[in-house]
Order: sequence, then structure tokens, then C-alpha cells
Amino acid sequence: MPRSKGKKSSAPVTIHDVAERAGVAISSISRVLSGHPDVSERMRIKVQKAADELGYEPDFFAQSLRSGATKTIGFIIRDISNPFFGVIAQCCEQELRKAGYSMLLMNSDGDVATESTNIAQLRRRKIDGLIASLVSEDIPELNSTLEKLNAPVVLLDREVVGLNSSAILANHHQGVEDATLDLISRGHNRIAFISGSTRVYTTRDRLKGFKSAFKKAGVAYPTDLVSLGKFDAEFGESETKRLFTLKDRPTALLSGGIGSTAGAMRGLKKLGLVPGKDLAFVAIDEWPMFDVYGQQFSSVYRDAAMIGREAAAALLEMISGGSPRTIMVETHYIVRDSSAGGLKVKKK
Amino acid sequence: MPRSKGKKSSAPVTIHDVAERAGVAISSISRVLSGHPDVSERMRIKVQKAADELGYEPDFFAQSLRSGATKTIGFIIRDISNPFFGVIAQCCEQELRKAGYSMLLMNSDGDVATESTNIAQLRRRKIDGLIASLVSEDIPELNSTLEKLNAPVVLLDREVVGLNSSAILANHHQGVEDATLDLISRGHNRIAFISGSTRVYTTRDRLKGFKSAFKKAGVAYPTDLVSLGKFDAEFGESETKRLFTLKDRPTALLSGGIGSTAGAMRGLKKLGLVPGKDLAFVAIDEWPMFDVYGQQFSSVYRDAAMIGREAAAALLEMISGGSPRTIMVETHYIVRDSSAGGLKVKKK
DNA sequence: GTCGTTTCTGGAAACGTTTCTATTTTATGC
DNA sequence: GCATAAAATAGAAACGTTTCCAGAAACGAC
Repeated sequence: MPRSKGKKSSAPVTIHDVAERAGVAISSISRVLSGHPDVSERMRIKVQKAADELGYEPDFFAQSLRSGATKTIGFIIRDISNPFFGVIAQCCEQELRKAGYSMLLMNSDGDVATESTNIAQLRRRKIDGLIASLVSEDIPELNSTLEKLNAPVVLLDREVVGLNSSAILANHHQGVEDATLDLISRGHNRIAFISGSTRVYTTRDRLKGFKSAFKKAGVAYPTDLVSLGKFDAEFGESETKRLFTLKDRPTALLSGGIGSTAGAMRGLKKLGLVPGKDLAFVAIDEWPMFDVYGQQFSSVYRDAAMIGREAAAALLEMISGGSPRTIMVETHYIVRDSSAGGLKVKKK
Repeated sequence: MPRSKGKKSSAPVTIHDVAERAGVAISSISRVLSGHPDVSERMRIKVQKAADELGYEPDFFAQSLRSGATKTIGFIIRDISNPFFGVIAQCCEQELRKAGYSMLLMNSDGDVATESTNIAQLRRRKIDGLIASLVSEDIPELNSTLEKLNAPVVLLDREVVGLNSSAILANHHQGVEDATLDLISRGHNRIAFISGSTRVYTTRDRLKGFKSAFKKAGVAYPTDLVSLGKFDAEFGESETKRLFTLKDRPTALLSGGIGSTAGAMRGLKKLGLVPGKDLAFVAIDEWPMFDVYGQQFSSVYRDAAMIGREAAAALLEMISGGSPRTIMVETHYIVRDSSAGGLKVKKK
């Protein structure tokens, strides 16, 4: 049954239909529509007309199967509900969309196995590139898993040794050091620090800044007040409760990341401790609108939107043959109300 | 050149390789791996073994091209950086992933044209279903655009007439009415209301609750204090500034949605007005961690996680042949500190 | 044993493109 | 006008699956 005669309006129009209508070979249709140079003006017009009249749209899967390019980018993060990641994802997606790419979003839920399943899924989907904030940097099969993707990779705030990928790193230690030095100069020495696992760059670099501040100030570094484990709110809350009920409790707190901060704030509230009054408090990474709440929280700030844009740019560059690169994004200590408080004797 | 002999390790292994290794036809491979019933135990074992040894993974695009199913769901929202949408997306993605589907995320940036381009893109990608929070409900070609998708659609907080889709609607008017009645009972009658366009259900239903509260209370409805336009922070901020510098300025404010609330809070701050003191303030929709900030904001709450899960469930049901349905999600007025304030004469 | 059912298997035709190769047409130089 | 090269086109072979169809093998029933 010839497909041309049956005027089934619902049957999708294929390249064959266009070829028949224009009275040319299907290869000519393909050439015209993909902008091949060896095409006469007459042919171009004829084909374009037929395609327009039929409302032809090339089948995405047929194109990908044949050409190999999928115009699809994988995006893996712990948790898209984290507004910090949300901003990154948003800006990333906008940039990728401009370049004709679509974004497959997957949450890893902070779980190594889920993350690995997700990567496998993306491999089967033959993504053209991957942007990921990994759960951990030292998973045994990680490098081979990522290499099997056969696509360029951009890592967010992660350093994976031996992997030929780009990375967008934040200069955490600078901001954290500035914040810690400020707290020390205000008279604190019992400063608590809560953040995620040391198996990721993020935590290690923050810790580096925290430690170097004590060293620079010549003050003993409070080992017992450093709690590194997970980025989630549960950990932040329980550790805050634990630390702030110690015999010799801290007078200040730095919480590392959106999740930690959420947990810390909840924990402090349950303990009846008010940031800026009963303790000094600095959040690392900001919530959106952090600056407009009645109570003003200090923070170590980094620009999520820029991170998203840089990630997209780095990936697109690699897709078009460029080599991997590492981009460092600055962090800034922003002093607000909550840096005060927590000390018996008010300074000046 | 026979593909089997060249032991190119990088060449992806196809169904033909497995067939050759097992010494059977490719159709048998397909049958075994897709769980077709008419397969002997001997064949099953033989094929499974060959597939495992070669590490065979079916090509996603070839499968989709042939079978028509893409195991891909489109997800369109205004802006994934909005934490409310973030939670919805997260829960949605988790549920879809469990069912073997992946999520293509696209921001519409609140722009009708972008949204329409996105839908067209998703159509070409032959998605199996769409979950969307549309910019507007009354776009001329909207219905035909969505129908051309040829896939089930779940709308978030939107009512599109004549479209055979599922919808997850929030019962906004109940929560808003409760909030407004509370404010009226506290002595307010100059209550401002800022929200998005009336071209979406969200705004209309909120407005309905706002109006009915005044009617029930027998108080004149302050037409001049209702400002409906856009959901974004810019609109929220400028309208807040305008309304609160009126000669006869409002004593209370309801802001509709995350964006409006962000703008309103910023605007109030610039005016030097403190919620809970200089005015009563109720946010519609909560930010994450809304309950732990020093200053406690009242809100009309709805459960974003549930909305996400219900959306996924409704879509999966339609994909497997179920019919569309409308799910109503409750909203709740949560009274916190910011419901107080704004009145010269304190009521008992 | 023969016959009709089942159960199983192999071969080949799709799916809708891109791209390679071969062929025809057109242009160029003399 | 003729050889030669260049440009334009058609035809067919991929890409890697699923699925249809036909036939082979196995199995009872008689």
C-alpha cells in the first residue's frame, strides 16, 4: 500500500513523503535540510516547499541512530530540590538549550549505587555530554564508568584523579578562611564546623580554609568541634544538637552547604539558640533570599548562576573538540548580623 | 569485513555479536532479552550467557526507533531554581525513574514562545508523556500543540478547557480564604493581594478565596489593593512598593507564590517595613526552611512533594492506558508570627 | 505412523534517517 | 565541439533494534 495515497492525517510525515511530493530522492531531502553544500538552488526551493507544505519534521531517533549525535546532555546531582543546585540547573539548561541541546535530569539522592545506575542509563541513551555533581570522588569503578560514557564530562566541585574531564571548582578555602578569621578576631576560639564527607573536594577545600585560619591566627584548632559526614539536613541537625550540648560548647558555627545549614538552623531552633545572639553563625552557600529575612545571616557566598553557565560553556567547548579545563570560581565572606553574638564579654 | 573477527574492544557490541557468539538468530536474542514467552530454556541460557560475556546492552535509539516507546518524560516549568518547583521535580523524577523513565527538563522562563518551542522539541523527541506547569491557559494554539504531542499530559495547577489531560490542582481558595478571614478578624480591612496572571487557575482560585473571605465577613473588598500580573520577583517587589506607599496604605499583605513573596519581602525591606510588626504578612506557598528563620512567616501551605508524586503517578497511569483524572490537593493556612502587626490599636 | 497442534526458531522486513558510491548533468577551458 | 573537471542527483547501504511470517521440531492423540 503506497503511503502517499492514504491521506491519513495522523500518520507522521517522513522523509519519503517529502521526496515523493518534491519528486526527488530522499538523499536530496536530507542534503537540503542538513545544509549540505552540493545542492542546486532549484532543488533547495523545491524541497523546502514540499517540506513546508507537509509540515515535515525529521524523526529524532532515526537521526540519532544514524548519525550518532543525540543532542542530549545528562545532568546528575544529589537533589534538584536544593535551591543551590536548582539555580545551577536552570542556568545550565538555558545555555544548553540555546545551543540546541536538551537536558536529562537525574537525582542521585546522595547514593552511590543510584548514581552509578543513572550513569549507566545515560550511557545507554548515548548522551553527548555529562555534567555531574558526584556523591564521592573515590569510588573504585568511577573512572572506568565515566570513560565508558564516551562523552565529555564536566564535574561540579569535584576532583577525580586520572579522569580527563573539565571541572568547575569553587575556591572554598578563601571564603571559609576569611569567615573563620573574622570569628577568631571577634574573640571566638571554640568554633564548630559541620560539612559533608571529606571524600569530595568541597569539604576538603573548606576544611583547608578553616584550618589555615587557625594557623594564621596562632590559635589552637578545635579538633573536637569539626564534624564531617554528610551534606544532608539530618546530619546537620543531629551534629548541631550534639556539639551545642557539649560541656564546653562552641560559641560559633560554620555550616557547610545548603543541607547542613538547614539542619543546623533547625537544630539551633530546637535548642533555643538564636544565631547572632547566643552564637555567631556563618552559612556556607546561601539560600535564595538569604538577605531579606528579618534576621540576617552571614555567609560564604558563591555564584551558582555563574557555575551553571560555566559548566555549560565548558561542556559545549569539549563537545566541539576543545580540551578539558578547570575553572576556579571565587567565594566571598559576606558579613551580616549573625556573625555577632555568642560571647559573654562584648568586644568594644 | 566480518565484525566478529576484528577484536576492536571499543566498538560497541550489538545484537548481531551476541547472535554470532550464541550461534542463533538475532530475533532469538531479542526474544530472550525482552522476555518473550515462546523461548526454550536451553535458548534462554545460551543467549543470556553470550550476552553477559560480551556485556551486551541494547541500543536505546534503535529500540525507540523500532518500538516507538522512548521511556522519556518531558517536564516543563517556569524555572527550576524556584525551590517549590524543585521539590516537585525531584519527587517526580524519583517516581518516574523507579518506573524506568527518564526526565527531560526544560525551563520555559515564563515565556509563551519559549514554552511552545520546548513543546515542539519534546514532540520531535517523541516523549511518552509530559508534565507541565504552563505559562498561560488560553494560548490560541495550545490545545492543538499539546494534542500533536500524541502523548498523555499532566498539568500542574492549570485548567485547560477541551484538553483531555490529567491535572493536579491545589485547593488554593480554601487556604487563602482562611488566611484572609483571620486577617479580617484581627481587624484588617485594607489587605493587599499580589499574585500572577489571572490567565492561570492558580491566580483565579486564590482570588476566589480572597474575595469570598470578604464576602463572608461582610467587609468591603479592597479592589485597589489587588494586583495581579506576573509571578516573578520583579513584579512582586515593584507592586509591594507601589501599594505600601499609597496614601491609604494597606495594613496587611498576601503574596501569591514563591516569586511574589521574594519580591514582596525585598520590597518591604527597602521600605523599612517589618512583617509581623509594621504589617501583617502571609505568604502563599512556602520557601524551604520557612519555619526555622528567626522571624516566623505565616503561609498558605501546600505539599510540593505530594504534588510531584501524584503527577508522576497520574502520568504513569495514563501511559498504561488509564484515563485522565483531576486530583485536588489541599492547602492549609499556617499561622506564625507575621500574621500579627500592622494595626495601630492592638486587639486584645 | 500419520495427522494436527503447539512450541520454538530463523530469516527478513520494517523503523526513518544519514552517508557512501556511482551516475548524470552542468560548467570550464581550449 | 570535445575532453575534463566539478557540481548535483539518485540509489542503496548502513545504523541496531523489534516484529512479522514461515517453517522446523516436538508432542499427543488416534
